[in-house]
Amino acid sequence: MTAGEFPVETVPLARALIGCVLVSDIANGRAAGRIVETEAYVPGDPASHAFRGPTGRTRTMFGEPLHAYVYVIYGRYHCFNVSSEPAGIGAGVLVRALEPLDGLAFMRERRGVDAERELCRGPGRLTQALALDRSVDGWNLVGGALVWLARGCAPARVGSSRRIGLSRAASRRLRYYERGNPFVSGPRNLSP
DNA sequence: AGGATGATCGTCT
DNA sequence: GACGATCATCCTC
Repeated sequence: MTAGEFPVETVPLARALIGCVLVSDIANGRAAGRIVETEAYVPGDPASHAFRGPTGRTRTMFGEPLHAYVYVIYGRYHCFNVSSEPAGIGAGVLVRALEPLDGLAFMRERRGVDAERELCRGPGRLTQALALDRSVDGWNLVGGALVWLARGCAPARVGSSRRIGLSRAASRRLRYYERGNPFVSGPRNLSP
């Protein structure tokens, strides 16, 4: 896919990414999954890492759109985001769940579990399954050599809800997911 | 099916 | 020093 096929604005991008395929060719083998759940972290958002301006960790949120922003959470997991908005504006889209498509053997090896549903359901799980870590931060995701976004099949219906795990700005409905897809994460009560 | 808990450390104040 | 855009595990219903 080309950069021009994606919206630059955060919320439209969060919706457009549903159904796209995320491919990782790094580490010891290719793994890929179809994005089924995202969250938007918009400009001026108190829940966004970019809220208080750029820091060493968050500088890629303020860079060009469609680049990877990867950070460590709780000292043990990674979360993968796609930067959004023009350079200078800090925003991004968190990828929360994938439907596994390719390289399931690699995913099982990296995750240490067998159940297909547990491979990429959750932001910390999918980064483990696709071997995405801090070294991926800043990479261009359109036309990238090792990690990139590809065309997928469009979602049937996209639902929205509050974002998960937040203490600030928790009431805003900036989470998007493919309705009825069993690989979507999160409590049922957030999927009306 | 759903709630509580502890692990664990990079990042920022 | 405090705090997480989480996960696995251990409970109770």
